[in-house]
Amino acid sequence: MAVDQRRSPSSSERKRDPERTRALLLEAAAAEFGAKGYAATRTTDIAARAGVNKQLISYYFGGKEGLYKELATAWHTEGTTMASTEQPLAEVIKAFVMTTAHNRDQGRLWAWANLSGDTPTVDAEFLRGQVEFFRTRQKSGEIPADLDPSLLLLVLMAAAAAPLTLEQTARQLTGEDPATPEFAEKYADQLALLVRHLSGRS
Amino acid sequence: MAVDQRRSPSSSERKRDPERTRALLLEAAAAEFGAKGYAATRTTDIAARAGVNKQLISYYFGGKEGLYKELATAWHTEGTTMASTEQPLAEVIKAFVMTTAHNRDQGRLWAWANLSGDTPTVDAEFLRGQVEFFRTRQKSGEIPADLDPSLLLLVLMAAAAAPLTLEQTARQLTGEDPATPEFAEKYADQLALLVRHLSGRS
DNA sequence: GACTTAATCAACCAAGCGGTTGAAACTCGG
DNA sequence: CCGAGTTTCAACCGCTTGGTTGATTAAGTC
Repeated sequence: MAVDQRRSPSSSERKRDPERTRALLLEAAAAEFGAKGYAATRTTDIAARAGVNKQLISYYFGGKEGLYKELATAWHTEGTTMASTEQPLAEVIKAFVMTTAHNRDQGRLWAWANLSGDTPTVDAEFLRGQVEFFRTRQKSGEIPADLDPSLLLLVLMAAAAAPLTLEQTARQLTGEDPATPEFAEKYADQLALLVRHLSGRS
Repeated sequence: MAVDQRRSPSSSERKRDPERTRALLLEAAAAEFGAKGYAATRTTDIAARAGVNKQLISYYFGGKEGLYKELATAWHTEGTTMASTEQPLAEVIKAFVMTTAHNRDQGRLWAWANLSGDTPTVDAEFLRGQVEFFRTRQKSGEIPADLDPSLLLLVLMAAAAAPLTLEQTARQLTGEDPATPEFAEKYADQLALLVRHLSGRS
């Protein structure tokens, strides 16, 4: 998996560059799939956005579906950073919201996948870990004892992703654009505040 | 809107029946669109599920898109029942969750529409009313003063719809099937509990 | 019971789709 | 600087799609 460090001629300005092409396609595909969902996305659009010939999708990923799967399973690695057990829960949630706010494409992809129910969407191991994490918090009194940790986690994930999954409704509701960093910041703060309210008064 | 009560021969077993055909198509379309989303849905599948010729989609709704729009805008009327200002907030939320749990097709349709961002998804008037409703609750102390009513509403809507929008993740998280009535019941209770925790101790 | 109108259907069609093909263009070891 | 192998591309292809067409059948009218 190490970066194929061959003696590339000034690495940046070559005509042929598999690594770069792959990366361009993946990036473009994330944007397109994220925006329209799998079914509505046209391979032509992906190629155009990547500035690359459409055939290369087949060449590198074995077709549209292969490209999609590569992206759908890539989500796992990202999120794992969330499990930092040190900070207070409110901060963790806030960080989580900000993460989804940055990788919007990935996040939307995850939302599409969840709806269409084709892929596992998230690594099961990761989720198990997070639930365990919540259970610990609960024991230490940071989370009310009468809430089911896994359901609470579900609620918080849904809430964190709301500016993505319910973008339309969010816009109607607030009158602002849920895609801006300012909105993300404000929203993250509010969610943190809400979580703090859960753990008895702040 | 009254049921066109013409002297129909035993109303149920006739060969030609526009009203019934329309209704069959709408129902089938809601199921198909809800399950796969607009782009992935085939008009053939809708017709087949309705037990009707595919051409009738064009005949009655002017095509696939017309059928979709008819459904996408129909969501408004349903939800309006939520605004009953009498019961405690926790109960209102619970009722809302149960509503989405029943009309799963409609709910999923709403989720798809939100993601793809093509339709307004919900009547703006309705949303405004709900926010106002929350603001009132806040004044009466039922909701912490430092939470923005519209954002809190967004959070709760996202949470309520989580078993639909994050069905996949919900399944991984709990090990149960989020589509069952039992799950809905349990989940609704948990959300109500959570809301109660927000309004100071229960 | 003939006639008009509305409802339904099977067959057909053009457009758009993802994928394949075969050759050109680049890279690089020798 | 040459030849083998990799990477890229334009053109093409078969299939699926949503929609249309024109005929057929049921319902309502007088």
